Amino acid sequence: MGSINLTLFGTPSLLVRSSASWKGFRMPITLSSSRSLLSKAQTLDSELSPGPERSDDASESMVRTYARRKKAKRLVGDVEKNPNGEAPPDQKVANLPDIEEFAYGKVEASKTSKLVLKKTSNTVEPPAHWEEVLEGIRKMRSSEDAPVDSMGCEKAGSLLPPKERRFAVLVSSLLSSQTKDHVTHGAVQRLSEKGLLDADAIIKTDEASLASLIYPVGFYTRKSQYMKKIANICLEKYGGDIPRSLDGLLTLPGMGPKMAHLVMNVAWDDVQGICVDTHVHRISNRLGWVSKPGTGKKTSSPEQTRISLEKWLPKDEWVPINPLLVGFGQTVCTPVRPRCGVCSINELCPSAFKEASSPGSRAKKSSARVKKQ
DNA sequence: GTCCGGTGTA
DNA sequence: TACACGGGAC
Repeated sequence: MGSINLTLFGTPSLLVRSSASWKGFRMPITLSSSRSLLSKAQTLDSELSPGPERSDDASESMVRTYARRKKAKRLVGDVEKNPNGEAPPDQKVANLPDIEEFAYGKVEASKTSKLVLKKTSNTVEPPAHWEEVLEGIRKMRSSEDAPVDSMGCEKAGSLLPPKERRFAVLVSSLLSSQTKDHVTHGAVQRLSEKGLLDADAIIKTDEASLASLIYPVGFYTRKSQYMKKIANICLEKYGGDIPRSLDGLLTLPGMGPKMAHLVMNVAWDDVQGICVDTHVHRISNRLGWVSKPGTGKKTSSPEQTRISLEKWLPKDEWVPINPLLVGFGQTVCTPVRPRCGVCSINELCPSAFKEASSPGSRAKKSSARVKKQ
């Protein structure tokens, strides 16, 4: 059986039973060093994979296109014709609506088959003290042990050949949404043992079997359907590999912006944008790092947050920001009852003690009341 | 906005 | 009981 070294998502403690290779892998991942590791990956990426849409200066101004699934299937001929899922040439997308306008509902849904991100970064002044805040979070994270500490993003099938590894990453990303890390890990393990991290094998398996294998990941019925559709598309259009571009990934059912960026980062080592999940979205807003243009109000979707964040956050932080804030969100800056009392940057946080804090420290609660008044 | 969904946690 | 789970489709 495939004793494939599948390391994804799991908390370290849950994965301890997996072999020394896991330990060896995990060690460099914990917090303080995750940053340098990720930076290395990015540097390596720049050197090794000079794709047509690299994030260097030359391509900075390059127009990026987004194909929205569903309409994309019907309208995005360019993506479908191109085996690598490359974006169409600039001139073809020059007149398309800006993705930012789309994110704020300024573009009719009927016109969003493709979207253009005209400007990516450094168009806005960074918020005050952001570096100090980030450093503070790093320090807190190095003493906590968050579930995310295993990876930051999933890393599946690290011992597999590249193409198989990419497919494994894609599948585990799909399964991971709205699902606890260790649950995802178990499901991927079962798939792996059956050789079902492969497009060819998946299309030969019925949905019910897939569903029972991935159970109890969130929305397992839908995901089993998505898996079959994705496997079909990957076989037909990408030779069993996964799409190479954001566009192509977004064409796949079950692949939204969050997972598409994650897969681009992890499977292709290609940072196209910030991977914004619920934690990054929530914390960025609490910190006052993002806002709707003009209004200064909180962003109302992860996509808005991504756009807002990409306008000022330096690119070398685009990858590490995710594992950093996710772990912080799992341990300190939790969705409900955030532990502002133990947060070392609460004096820099405009939202500190503004929500009911965790019943761990009375002092904080009283602080909360004081601040509210 | 609502739905998908079993599971852990407060 | 309620709510979150490193979302996405409709």
